[in-house]
Amino acid sequence: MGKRQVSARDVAQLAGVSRTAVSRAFTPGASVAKETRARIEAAAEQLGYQVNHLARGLITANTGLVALIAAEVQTPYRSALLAALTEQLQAAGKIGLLINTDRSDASVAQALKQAIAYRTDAAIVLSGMPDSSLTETCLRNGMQLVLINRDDERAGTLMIRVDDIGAGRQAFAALAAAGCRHIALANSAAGTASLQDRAIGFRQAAAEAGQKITEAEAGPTSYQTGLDLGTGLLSRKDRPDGIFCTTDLIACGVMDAARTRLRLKIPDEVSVIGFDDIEQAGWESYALTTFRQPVEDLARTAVGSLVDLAREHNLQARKTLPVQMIWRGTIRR
Amino acid sequence: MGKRQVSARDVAQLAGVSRTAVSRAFTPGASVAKETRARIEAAAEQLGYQVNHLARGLITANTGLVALIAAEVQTPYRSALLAALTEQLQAAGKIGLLINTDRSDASVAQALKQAIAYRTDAAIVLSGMPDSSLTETCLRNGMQLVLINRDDERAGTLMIRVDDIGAGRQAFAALAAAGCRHIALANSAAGTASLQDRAIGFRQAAAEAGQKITEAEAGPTSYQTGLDLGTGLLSRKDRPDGIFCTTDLIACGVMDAARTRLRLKIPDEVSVIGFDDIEQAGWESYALTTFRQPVEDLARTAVGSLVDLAREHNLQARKTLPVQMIWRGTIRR
DNA sequence: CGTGCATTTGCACAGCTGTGCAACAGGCTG
DNA sequence: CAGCCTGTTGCACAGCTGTGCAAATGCACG
Repeated sequence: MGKRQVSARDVAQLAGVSRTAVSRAFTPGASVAKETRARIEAAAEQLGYQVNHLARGLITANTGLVALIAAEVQTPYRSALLAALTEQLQAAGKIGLLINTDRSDASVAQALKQAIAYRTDAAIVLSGMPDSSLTETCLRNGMQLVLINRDDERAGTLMIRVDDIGAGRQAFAALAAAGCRHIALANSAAGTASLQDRAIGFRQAAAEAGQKITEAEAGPTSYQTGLDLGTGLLSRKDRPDGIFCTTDLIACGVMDAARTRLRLKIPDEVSVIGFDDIEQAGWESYALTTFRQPVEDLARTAVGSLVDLAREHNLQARKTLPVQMIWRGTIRR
Repeated sequence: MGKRQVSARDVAQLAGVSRTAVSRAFTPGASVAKETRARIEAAAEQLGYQVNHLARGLITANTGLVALIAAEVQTPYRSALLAALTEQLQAAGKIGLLINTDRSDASVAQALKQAIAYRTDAAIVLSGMPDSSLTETCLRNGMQLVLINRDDERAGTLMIRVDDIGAGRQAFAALAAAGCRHIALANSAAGTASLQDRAIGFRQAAAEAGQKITEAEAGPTSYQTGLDLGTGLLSRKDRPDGIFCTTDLIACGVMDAARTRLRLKIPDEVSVIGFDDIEQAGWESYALTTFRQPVEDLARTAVGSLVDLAREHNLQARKTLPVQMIWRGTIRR
């Protein structure tokens, strides 16, 4: 902004009223006469005036800004969640500051400091884990914090999770019910709590059924990891006939390893289950059976908690949303 | 932000200096004694102080904010571009305000007004087309405007395009060189300038070669549109044996229609070319031959123009970036 | 020691907005 | 007509920061 903006003072001059009248005309609930209001609105329209939210944010209890802290924003699940979050924020009269991080906790800390610098009303953390002292600084200064699918809870924050353990259990049960005899887990080595819980649930169900499973773990949550894991698992002598992949990207990679590299038929020779229900899971080349991340509910819950006046700020809260199994063509029924 | 923030005044008190010394310690190029600086930094660290960028933005020529105005943020190409843009912005010390629009010009106008309200240094428009009076208001007030792959130019803005016409021409040439005799164009009805230019280039090359082409146009730029168009085109008596799809999503849909619905072999019976080089184009189930949107160059050019001090603000500028053809397995060579 | 120059420091003001409060105007009722 | 109540209005102040400028300080040199 290289030049001086149109300000309320200019509008006041053109409309022949005080600067305070202009302010009141743009402040919900403030008192201003109808005729005065009309003159002010006409002047503002003519000059292209918009209230300066920076200045307003200096005075009032909120800036309208919400930091969205995320890594890998271009992956299908993450971008769908960001789309849903920004829609919900805008519907609530807020606007998202997108801070792209590299997954490290230090990167998240830097992002939170930026949020503080802009006095954002809240921060929604989709990647990484801020340390306690920093979250305490945020809370002490009135910023609301929402953590989506993060490792640990932090006092005063809302943590939203999905039922990863339940999904892992269901995945095992579905593969067992489909008659799979050699069941495997293909997981990323990223080690996030969500991935771990999916694996935990899967292992629990297998142990309860008295069945041994094969586990393979490597790389990030990507398609390439799935190619590698799928090639490795399906080249074994004791080749699995049922595989739960902890993300859809991994599952698509496993499927491509099975079909294009090893000429296996899905689900005839090997069943595959994924997790996320990204758009590509529904494409006919994959028709992947998976669990749907409740993206819309995650966004609604996160943003809803920010505008819910009844919420007690210093109260730690946790919400776990259910996931829904989406049956398609990669598993026998 | 419900409570009073730590401010420079608190830091000054703890460090035993004036508030102005604190300000200077955080202003690049300002003069402050080494020992004073150390005391200020220690106090700031202890109190968790971050400069208030809102207040700073009220005083200085810039807020550090850049509006990113986009629709369909969850699609592969758009999300990749947003990821690249946010990275470049952060490297340049700026931060993106993500405004999710619905593609309509009215929605973009509303987004730009929000950008004005936050006195953003710039706006990068990825979807929709703002009207002239509004862009003039922005420019008059010092905001920089960058339009990426938009329809029309606007005085004082930078327009960045890619060589869509060249790509369309190359697509036809590649299909002709592959021996395709019945060549078709599968396009979205969205009608954006980029889509139109790809079609224009394709038609030009066909006309020059004296070859008639078949055109099918429908729906948004989605996978489902590709399924529908592919099913329609490939069910005809005069079935095409080479199809240029104006986006990769359409191409993936056309490929799935060909293989899973009509049992055609690619590229033996029908060649397919897409546009964008989304991640899924490289997946082994598709191995799509396509043109790569230079996402990193788009982002670098856009953000570079914002920080390029030599650029003349009132000068209309246009940059066209080349696209690179990516050969994979959907066309014979 | 005095002078000149560079560095440092704090005061006062400005940027733009919202708000508390006093003064005023208008309408209604006793 | 006077008093009361409601709505309207503008003043003065505050929020937090950067900056111009004058005063103070420190250092080097003759």
